[in-house]
Amino acid sequence: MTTVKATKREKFEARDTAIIEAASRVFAERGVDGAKMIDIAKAAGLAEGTLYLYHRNKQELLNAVVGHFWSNLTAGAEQAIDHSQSTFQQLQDLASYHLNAMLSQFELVQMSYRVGNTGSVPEQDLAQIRAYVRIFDAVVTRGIDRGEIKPAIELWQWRDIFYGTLEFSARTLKLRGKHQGDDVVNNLVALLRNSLQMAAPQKPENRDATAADSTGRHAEIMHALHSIQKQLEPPVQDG
Amino acid sequence: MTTVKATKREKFEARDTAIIEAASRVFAERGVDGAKMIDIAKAAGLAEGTLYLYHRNKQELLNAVVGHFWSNLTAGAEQAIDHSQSTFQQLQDLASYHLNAMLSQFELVQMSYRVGNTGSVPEQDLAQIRAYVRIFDAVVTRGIDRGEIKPAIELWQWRDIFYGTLEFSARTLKLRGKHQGDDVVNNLVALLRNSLQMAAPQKPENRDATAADSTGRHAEIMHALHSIQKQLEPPVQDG
DNA sequence: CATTATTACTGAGGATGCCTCATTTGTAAA
DNA sequence: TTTACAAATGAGGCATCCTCAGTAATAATG
Repeated sequence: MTTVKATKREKFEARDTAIIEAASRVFAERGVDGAKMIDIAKAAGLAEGTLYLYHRNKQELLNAVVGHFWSNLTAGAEQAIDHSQSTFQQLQDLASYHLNAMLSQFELVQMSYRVGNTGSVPEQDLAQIRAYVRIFDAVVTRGIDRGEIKPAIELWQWRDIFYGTLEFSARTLKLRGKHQGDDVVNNLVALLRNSLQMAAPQKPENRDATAADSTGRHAEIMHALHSIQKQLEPPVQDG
Repeated sequence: MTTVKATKREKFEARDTAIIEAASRVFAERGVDGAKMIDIAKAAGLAEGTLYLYHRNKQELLNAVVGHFWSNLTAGAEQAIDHSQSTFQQLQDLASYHLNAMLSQFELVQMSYRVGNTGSVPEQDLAQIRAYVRIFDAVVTRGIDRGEIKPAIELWQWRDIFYGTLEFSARTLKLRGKHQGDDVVNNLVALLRNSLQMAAPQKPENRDATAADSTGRHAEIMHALHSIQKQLEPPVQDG
């Protein structure tokens, strides 16, 4: 009986995935408004009414499509970065991955701007996007712990610079018919390096030296402060 | 007769403006999908059918609303910056103006993502947005001419960093219920300054000095190059 | 295997909202 | 006043979302 129920649940989720993937295709092809529910149903090999057993209405189906997209993106991003690399190399890889994803799945990205249109609470719709940007947070936080990065300004501001720049750049590249943006990635990382890279001490063991130097002292204090602040981090934001 | 025609045209345009402003309010209040054409008509004091004498359909009405918004924004931005100030002060003022506008008219900004949905040619719909971002271009270009800014990487990349960061920051601030973002503006301008500010020569008259210094020489060459490139500038991009 | 209970699916039809167009109203010229 | 023309109206056509009574498929039970 339990196995039967498990199989049923599996079947249900498999169908749901099929629906979401069909919907993704139709939405991307015809646009959200141009996509008819009956088209999506046909694409998934179902009757129109069946869709409504899986998603209350068109908006919620769209939300599911977008959530699925960001969820996949998160999985890819986690694979794209190698923790053993330097922090800035990780940022470079993440930026490159993100920009390429934005470019190759531009239609899906645009749909993201239509989740939670109704002013209602789209909390769980944003959850996937939050999980995604948290990867950036993790890289930077690790970089601070390692002493490779100055904890200068607040994390969310770096996040907005990072993803804001990449998304606008993706739009520009798309508009100009380019499918590659290495320049953008390199420039962005150089920019971050200019303002974020820890100046002198790459390793923490020389903190017992004659650290009377004011800027070094300041960095140390900020670093220690950060370690404390980490424990009461505020919630994350969307992309 | 000509005066009569002029009056008619005026009346027509006044009505059109009234329609667009009514539509702006209703769209902002209920969302694009939630706004019914009959609501907009009532808000403008007209019958539903009359709307269609001014705008072919709902999508084009939305396009007009968004165009009107960016057009107003452009007028405000031009007043917000003072050409006699330093380039970075102008950028600071522009950033501050832009962020505040994004925050106070967030709903309108979100609607911008829905112009030209149908894959057709939204050329004249994007014209207003292009006119707006051109203000940034003008500030930076003037800064290069004045020798205050290094023409390091391409202009459009700075533009995407600038507006991308501000828009994502606006979203974060909105999400957290903050209505003010001086920190964001200051940090962004500091970031730009780090990478854009011309190092040594603030004034051009010492270019006849012993300018054998390699970085200074390079900046000079790039500067001259830019003056030439300006004449065959590529088209601009949206926001 | 036959019967019943439960769950999954279907598609015709209701409801809603965009848009058209025959008609009415307003305005300027003759 | 009459005529010509432009502007505005709103009932109704039409497309699409969504519901729900009915049907099929599957599992539980005798």
